[in-house]
Amino acid sequence: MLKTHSNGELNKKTANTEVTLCGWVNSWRDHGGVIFIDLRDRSGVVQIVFDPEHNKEAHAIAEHLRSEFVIKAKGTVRERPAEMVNPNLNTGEIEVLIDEIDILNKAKTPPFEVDDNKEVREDLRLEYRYLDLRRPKMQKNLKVRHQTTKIIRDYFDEKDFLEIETPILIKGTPEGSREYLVPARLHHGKFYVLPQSPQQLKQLLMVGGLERYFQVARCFRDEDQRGDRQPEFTQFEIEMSFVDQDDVQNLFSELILRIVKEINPHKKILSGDTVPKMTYQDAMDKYGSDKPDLRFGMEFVDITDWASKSDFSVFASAVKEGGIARVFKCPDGGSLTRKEIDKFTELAQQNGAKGLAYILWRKGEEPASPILKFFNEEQIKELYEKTNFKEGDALFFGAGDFHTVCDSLGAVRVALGDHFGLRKNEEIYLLWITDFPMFEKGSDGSIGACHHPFTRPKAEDVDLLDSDPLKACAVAYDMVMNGVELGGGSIRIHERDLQAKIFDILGITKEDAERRFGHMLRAFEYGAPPHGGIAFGLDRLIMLLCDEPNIREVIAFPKNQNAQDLMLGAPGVMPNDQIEELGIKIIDEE
RNA sequence: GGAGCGGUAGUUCAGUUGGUUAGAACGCUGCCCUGUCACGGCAGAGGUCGCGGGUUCGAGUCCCGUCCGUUCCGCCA
Repeated sequence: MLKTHSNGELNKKTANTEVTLCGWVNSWRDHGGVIFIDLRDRSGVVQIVFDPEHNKEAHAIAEHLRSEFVIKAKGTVRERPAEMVNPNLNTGEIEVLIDEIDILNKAKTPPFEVDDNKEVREDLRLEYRYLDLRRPKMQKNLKVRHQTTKIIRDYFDEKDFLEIETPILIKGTPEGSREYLVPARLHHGKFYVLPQSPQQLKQLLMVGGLERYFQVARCFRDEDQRGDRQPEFTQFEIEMSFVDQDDVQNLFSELILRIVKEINPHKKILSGDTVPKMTYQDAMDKYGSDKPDLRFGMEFVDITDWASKSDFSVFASAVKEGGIARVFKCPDGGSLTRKEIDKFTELAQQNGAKGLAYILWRKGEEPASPILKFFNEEQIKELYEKTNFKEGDALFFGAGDFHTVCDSLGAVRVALGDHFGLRKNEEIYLLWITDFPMFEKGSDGSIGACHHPFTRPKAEDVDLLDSDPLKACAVAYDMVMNGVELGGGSIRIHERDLQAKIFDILGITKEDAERRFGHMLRAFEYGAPPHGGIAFGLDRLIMLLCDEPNIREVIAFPKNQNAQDLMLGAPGVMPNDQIEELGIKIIDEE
């Protein structure tokens, strides 16, 4: 090793020790005589001192140091006098007086300063990611990522799981998200695809008798990017045989609580030491979302009956057409300005609502609203009782078809949570959402799988598969943290005939099912055990643990919104002969 | 595919109603400074105002087009 110590290990106890340090010049302060350098390595920053009266040669070299030069410096740790201690620095009680210095490498002036406190355009950070990664925050995030992954691996090892790698080059099963294709050189015209998830392979491991599988698995989806979505991402996932959903949930409740407590010990877990459960229907009814943020209240109240009896045609007709009406109380909402209400109205409209009805009860005034005139005294009294409406509060209404009301009021609720500072980073609310529907109706009227086509229907709902499949619930579950879906899973189908029936309901013909999923159907014919599993997004979890606004901050080399790696310049043009070898012709270049 | 916001010095930004030589901070270069840690002082360099076209006596500013970045919607079983 070129160095004897890391910067971060130095403290009062190592005073008077001779040390050799290596690192980057974080900043330097030349006082004409003495020169101070803040030397940075992964462990932190330490002040090193060049004193011409102590060592003239070393001082002379230090005069030529610049930002980001890589140096090796040998010297003696010494305690700082009390008045020179820097409380802002972990190593602020000591400094190192240098005898010898080597410049290991010079550095051009970087395109941006390596400093947590300086905002830099993200595409520039990504182009020079190796410089960006020198920032302490990035290093901290990647350390959290490592620690979390280690907890995960240790945990599953304790629980007798085997980590098994599944292949990256697999076969496409066009359904769900768009897949990345890899042309097959040995089979012109054919393609491998990169897995969106190891779903089918891990189920086949269960058929293979492995019983308990886990993997920290890379997954690929060729879809447009978002702050919490990357073309390649990591999920940690398991599959288990001979279990019910409680087994899977308990396993992950314990794991996630362990991770949160270890990585974010200062955060308050509002949901307690067991992760509470809520059905999908309850979550939609009460919060208008299948991933509700329960760090705050504002629970919805159903007023469908009440609205149907009113003279307010917007409400009454919505109910008459088979819709619902919901209201929720926003404590302190009476203080909202007209402009703020307009903002929330716009949000409701973006989510499909025609408008946003409200009643404001400003402090010291009477409740006011454009819609109050449509209701008689008795109706108003009933409403206030139902919602426990008090001076200073606001009520927000939604009426229309179920999903529109859920989406629009749900969005307004979350925005109000933000507005009133109720979504605190320091608080964590974990929650299981259970009993998802098996199927959902697409915009084109077709039936699709809510989770995926291998999800098991609840035993009591199997009859519904024939009569009214859209009413059938699945043994499927998501874990939600602070309004973010961390991951989800299900108990799977292990019977060939039931699986074939689900394909049929999904509109997949026998021939299609054989072509795309024949391997699954066949495997189920040879003694497939009952099994189930779950998969969590690692990047998303780390993002929450690090209080970052997007997952690129917790990925070493992420892609930008156009799925490009700005540092590598990927995707790139390939030489013609290499393309020809694949039997491919480019017909439309960018 | 659609919508919003943005693109001015290396970086982060300001730039009024269209009007003289486009500014600030940080960074960078040189000089001075022996206790700073956001060191300080003096001096200096650094600009195709994303690109193309248009309106105008005159465009960073207005209009059209285009490229890039970013956020959201669609999409993500």
